[in-house]
Amino acid sequence: MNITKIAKELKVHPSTVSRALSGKPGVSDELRNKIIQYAEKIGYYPDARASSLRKKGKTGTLGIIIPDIGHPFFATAIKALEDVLYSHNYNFFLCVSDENPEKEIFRLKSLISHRVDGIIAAPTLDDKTKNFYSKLFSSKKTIVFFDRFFPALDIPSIATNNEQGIKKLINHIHKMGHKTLGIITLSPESITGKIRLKTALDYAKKLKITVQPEWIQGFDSTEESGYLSMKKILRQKKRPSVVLILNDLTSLGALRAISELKINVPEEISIVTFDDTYWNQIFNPPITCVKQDPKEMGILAAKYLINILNKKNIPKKLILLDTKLKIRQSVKKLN
Amino acid sequence: MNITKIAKELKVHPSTVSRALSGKPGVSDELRNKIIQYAEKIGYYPDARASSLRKKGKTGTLGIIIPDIGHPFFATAIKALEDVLYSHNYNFFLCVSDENPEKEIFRLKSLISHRVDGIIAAPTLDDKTKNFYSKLFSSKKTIVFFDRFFPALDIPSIATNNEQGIKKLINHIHKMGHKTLGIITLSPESITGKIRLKTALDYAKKLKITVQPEWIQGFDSTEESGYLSMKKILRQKKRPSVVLILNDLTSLGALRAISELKINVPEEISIVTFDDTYWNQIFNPPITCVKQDPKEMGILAAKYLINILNKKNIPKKLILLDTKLKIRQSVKKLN
DNA sequence: CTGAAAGCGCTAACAC
DNA sequence: GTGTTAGCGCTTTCAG
Repeated sequence: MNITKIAKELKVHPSTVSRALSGKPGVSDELRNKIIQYAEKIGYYPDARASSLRKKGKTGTLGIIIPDIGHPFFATAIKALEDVLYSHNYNFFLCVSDENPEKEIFRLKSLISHRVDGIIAAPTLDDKTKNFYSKLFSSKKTIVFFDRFFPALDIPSIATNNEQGIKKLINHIHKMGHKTLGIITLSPESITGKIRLKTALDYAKKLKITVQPEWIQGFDSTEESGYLSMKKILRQKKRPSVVLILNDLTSLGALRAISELKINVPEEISIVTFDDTYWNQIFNPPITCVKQDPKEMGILAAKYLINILNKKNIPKKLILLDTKLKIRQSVKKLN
Repeated sequence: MNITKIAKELKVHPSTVSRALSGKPGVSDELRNKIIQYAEKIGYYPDARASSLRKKGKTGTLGIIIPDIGHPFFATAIKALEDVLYSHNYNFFLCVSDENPEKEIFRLKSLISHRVDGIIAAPTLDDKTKNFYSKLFSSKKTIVFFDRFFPALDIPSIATNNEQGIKKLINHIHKMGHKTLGIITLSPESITGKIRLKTALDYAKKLKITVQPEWIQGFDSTEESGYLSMKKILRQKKRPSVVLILNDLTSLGALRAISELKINVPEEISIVTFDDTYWNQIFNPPITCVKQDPKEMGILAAKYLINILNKKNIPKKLILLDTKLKIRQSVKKLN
């Protein structure tokens, strides 16, 4: 079904049907209603492709790129994004990169093909993706990064202040008297993980907290890595007094290891985590952590993009979100 | 940028550019390479709207509708869906309904406008949405339901065998000697919740397990409802010996209430849940439950849709997935 | 207020 | 192997 057939059926001209259905002036109320009712009856909805093609305007679609929707952090961010985008009447393609640069670039190309009005991405940080985003940005594509970004590119970005979060945690364990620290890291490719690890090491050193090399464990950002890494740390003869876990999924695995080995927290070992997800509050004892705000991040990213598309003036290119320290009962007081 | 401008630039005809870029025969290798390289250089990707419009073919896009991406069940299903869709080179619009029929229908209309090749939906079960899906299906739109479906409509569907899951749980607590049962329900609008509740009540009656009305609590499907409902049940003078919680988010809330009140599971009260998410294994004690398989559901739904689109013959319209009983340590042996 | 005509970017059929 | 032409479904002039 299309506008021409409807026009024939109703013995009017296609342009009249177009005007009637798109709410443009220049049609009598009577005729307009007749057309609208007919379209409704036969379940006709105008072809958005043809319409946007002809109007040379926006498609009303966006692309969102994330590494993993199974990750609670991104699921929460998407939920918030969707909410804002719906209220502004945007549809979006969801693209999952799996942190795979080829897949991400492939998806980006197809988003461009579909002529999305803009792209919101938690990019895979790699030279190939960097070059591709850089090219897109130079050719005037509207892009907003969230969670991660390329410091070398001058593209609008919203991320968590990771350094600040780590420092809050280290300060806390320092105050509680801890002098030895273990760390469960993320994937070696994760920039977020690198920043968190580097900050932790530097700041621990500054506060004279010892981090022995064998206390640093972790091979990627999964539950499994958290589980195995925590076991490795717990099995050592000389353990650190507290373990810092760098994100939520790895902490889930680490907590599973602790449950399984029936280790008493915080008596036998203290735990702090980056991220505050579901399970931190129902673990026994509740886990002390710093909380990121994926919801706020999603809302800001969506609004940021919409503002750019509406040519509102944008104050700054990089927004860093504060973290919140949640003191619960997983850190023992040692002094 | 478009095909005509490229043609002018390279002093060839637009149709030649089209052929070269779309891999169609009828262009010399030399010219083809020149065109491809030029397109690559200027970052040109053909307009998918115009292309699909002209070809009168498929758009290569799908629509996916879910009630809530923040729900681990749906996040996992989407992850699996995406995986299959990517391997078949589909892009998809993600639509969140919030269980709101108006929002869902609004989104469906816009999916139709964008001429998606098919729709995979966990629909909001309401008369309005039912009528709308029914109309879409009659007008030959390709639809696959997952997680929920309209029994009255003959649309392909994949769901969990909820009755079977509940019976497995009730059988288990019956074997363990329990004679009194509390239930934390879902939103009264949720068909899934209704089926689970009804099955539980019927089957408990059959096995002579008492369910007193004040032991049935819950006002919606959220964490908050689980939290408050569990508190209500625990506060009663005469408590049931075991509480059945009907999904994962409500169980998270219920477990939080138990942690907060420092109730000992299973000594003071036994717990079983429908759904096995993240936290069930790290709670102390680990929670006995039946596990749905959202991953399998997502994979099947995607393959089902793709088969229909490719006109493969489809064996049956309704697929019910088995649940798995996970016996852990949250149910006390009473006999 | 309604109709006619042109064209968005692309591709398929047909020419040469 | 390349060019020409027509038209996908829509909207936007411009005419009447």
